[in-house]
Amino acid sequence: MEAITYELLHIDKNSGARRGVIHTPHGDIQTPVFMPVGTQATVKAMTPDELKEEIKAEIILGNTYHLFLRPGHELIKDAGGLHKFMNWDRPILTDSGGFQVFSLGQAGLRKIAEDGVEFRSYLDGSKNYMSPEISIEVQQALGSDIMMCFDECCPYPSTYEYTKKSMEMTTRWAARCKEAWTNRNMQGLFGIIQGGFYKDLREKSSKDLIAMDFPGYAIGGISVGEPKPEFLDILRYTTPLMPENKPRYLMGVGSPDYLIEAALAGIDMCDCVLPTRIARHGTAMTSSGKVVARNAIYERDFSPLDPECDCYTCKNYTRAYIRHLINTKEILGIRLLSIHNLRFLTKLMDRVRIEIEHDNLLNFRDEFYKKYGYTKE
RNA sequence: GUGGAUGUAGCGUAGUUGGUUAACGCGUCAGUUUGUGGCACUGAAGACCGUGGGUUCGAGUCCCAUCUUCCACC
Repeated sequence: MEAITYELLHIDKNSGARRGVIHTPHGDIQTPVFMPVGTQATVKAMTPDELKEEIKAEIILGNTYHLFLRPGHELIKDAGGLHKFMNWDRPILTDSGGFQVFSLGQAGLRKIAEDGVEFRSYLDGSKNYMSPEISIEVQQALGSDIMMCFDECCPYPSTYEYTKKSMEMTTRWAARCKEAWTNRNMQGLFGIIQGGFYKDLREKSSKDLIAMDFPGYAIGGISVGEPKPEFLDILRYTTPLMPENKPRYLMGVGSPDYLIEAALAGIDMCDCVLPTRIARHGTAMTSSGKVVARNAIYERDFSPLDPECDCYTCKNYTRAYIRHLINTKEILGIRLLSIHNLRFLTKLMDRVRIEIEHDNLLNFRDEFYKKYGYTKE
């Protein structure tokens, strides 16, 4: 019995959007879904109760790289697993550390070889090693519901040659991850399609990974700084290559327009640090567009952040107060904006699911863009 | 009263032996942020250098006077 299964409920007749459910050992996830990121065994500034009751998050992320370095996967295993350690009883997806290989590479802190990656710890500069086998060992110790294959995420732009070699190695690493995966009935493992911005490489990556028969598939290596048209091009090309009977996960996407476009293309899951990061930097996403809460125009604005929002922040506080908290660097300001931004996205996805059921997601996208202030594509 | 220090952006400071557009931190204003290495980052506005006079080709910098504030001693 597989730990992770996908149930397709409905396909939007006017787009490729899918309405479905992912079944996991820690409960069901209604899709398409937005997954808040909790890198270090916490969604920054949020309690699990807030994630459940206010934000209504159905699944969150944890990160192999960070938890491996601190506090260590053995410790978390001894604590009874990541769910118990952090007091979260709903599904968890763990990233493999692949993205950290990418971001550490930007800083020149790692060395990639066929066997694995040598990298320097951001904590103390010490040498560490990560490989497909170690990544899976760590993720199994953490006990996430969904594990990700250890991959290499190419920077944008990268040459065809580099991207091809990298993608082929990611495929070989995927086979090794699958080999190292010993508890199929307890945890799922997703393959990550790479290939950068080259369609033939995307096609090859998809084909080879699908042949390995993972319980789900992700698109990696986009949303890494490229212009939106290129993002959409690869998203729309790659998603239809993915199996219909398994979850499709687009990694690292979290702005409202990208989430809607992902759903339209047939994506089921997205994650992103954006809502929590911009919250900490004083910015909110609202139904009428981005609000930089620290801006002077809100100094005496005693209206809610987003009048259409049902979150704790919008029901109880004004823009003027939130601006004050952010400008005085009070912790509560970060908390209130984090609650709002996360709720804004989970509510957006509630709406996306309803629009899919009514075959109306394309129209909704157009309305949303107009109201949010996005120009199309 | 005497002696000594002090005065440079809203605040706190740096400014070599006198030499281009007076620097920095905080604050203010704005922009960025997309599988969180870390720190958020980037930019902008804002100063007749206490005041008046003098020396000099040239003064925040040297000289004189004056005012402010502070310290010490009578």
